[in-house]
Amino acid sequence: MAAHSTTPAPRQDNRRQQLLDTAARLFRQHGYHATSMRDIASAVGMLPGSIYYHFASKDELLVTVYREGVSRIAERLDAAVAGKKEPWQQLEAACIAHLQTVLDHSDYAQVVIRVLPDDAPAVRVRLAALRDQYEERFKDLVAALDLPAYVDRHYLRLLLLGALNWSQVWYRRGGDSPRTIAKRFLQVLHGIQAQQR
Amino acid sequence: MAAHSTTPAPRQDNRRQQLLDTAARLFRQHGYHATSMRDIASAVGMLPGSIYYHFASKDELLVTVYREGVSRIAERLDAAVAGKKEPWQQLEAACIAHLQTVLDHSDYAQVVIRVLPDDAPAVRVRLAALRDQYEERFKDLVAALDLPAYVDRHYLRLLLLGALNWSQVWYRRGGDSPRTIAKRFLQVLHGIQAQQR
DNA sequence: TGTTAAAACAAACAGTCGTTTGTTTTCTAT
DNA sequence: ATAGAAAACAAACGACTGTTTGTTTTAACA
Repeated sequence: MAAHSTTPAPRQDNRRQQLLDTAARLFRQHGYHATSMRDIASAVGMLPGSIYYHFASKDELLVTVYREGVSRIAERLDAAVAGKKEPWQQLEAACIAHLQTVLDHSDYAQVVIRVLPDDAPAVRVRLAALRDQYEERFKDLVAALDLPAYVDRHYLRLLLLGALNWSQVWYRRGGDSPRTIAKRFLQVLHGIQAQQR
Repeated sequence: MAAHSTTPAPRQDNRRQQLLDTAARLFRQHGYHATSMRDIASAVGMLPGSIYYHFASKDELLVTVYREGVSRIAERLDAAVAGKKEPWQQLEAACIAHLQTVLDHSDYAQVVIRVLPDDAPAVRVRLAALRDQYEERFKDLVAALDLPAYVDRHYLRLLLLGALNWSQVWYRRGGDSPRTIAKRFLQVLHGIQAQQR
């Protein structure tokens, strides 16, 4: 028996947050399909049915994780970019922030990259919209670059963002840091371009 | 054939091929987890249990599809590269072949990109080995390039291959062709040489 | 033709899935 | 102290999962 607890206990929805954190971690570790509601429940120490008090469905849980993921990575990116003036430096800061968040810092953000909208057909459109909302930022960053006429900005963005996102497939902790990886990528890009200036 | 041989019936197993084709199509359309043995069975018109005469397990079915996928994409790439002499042109031919195969031509090859080794933990190592076996080719292609010293060949490869593979996420039929996409990517990278032609 | 192996069927196994329902506990506010 | 909401439990629902088993059909060879 515990002593009589005098803590007022704010009765805030704190297990909801715990639930989200755990779902984000499991979704990024094993993917959406390979993570069951029972996995999540037992990881937070509650029964599977209890999750449905906090979230209407597994899909809704994913959407919430996704939204939080986009919010977090966007926040980090905006902060990083705000510190730079020169367009290439802004892009580099963005790439570093993106990779750090997506490879290391945030389970939420990792889910946004790892779990594709098609994995949850019923909420596909909402997930895709959240993704797009984030990727918009790269359009602006690329638009600000001073580039030779023959460089297609559309494909420069797809090239860079594709390489960054795919790095989740081969990245292993202990090798080059996300910052280093981002810098190398931009060196390859900017280096080849810059040699003719 | 088997004229006067006493060996038992050849009985070529043609439904095995049909089974593989169907599995490849469904795996690339919906992913590995979202495709059930019953889906595959009903698509070829047999009962779920009958698949197990041809394949020991769902995982083994995936491995076979994967192996075939690597074989097909490697074949196309080698043929494409063989027709070119200049290193950058070889790389371009390789990227075009890669994208065409992975976006359009082969369900098998698409599975190799779409289904990650982690999706089937029991055969993860074998799937990863098959992938690596293919990606080796890009190491050679990048090694042959004449590049400024500050360009890291390792990251050039990862940049390019990542962008190519990720294109599966955003590619839609009706837009730019795989050939065009590959060319635009390389133009971004190698703008100067591309300009000279 | 009869024999034999290949290849399919038919039916179930044991388990997991997301989810729902009814009840009980836990805490806050009165 | 007690009412009432919040948040959990306990147990099951029906559907679906990969797979196994025993039996039957199909087709090539003697």
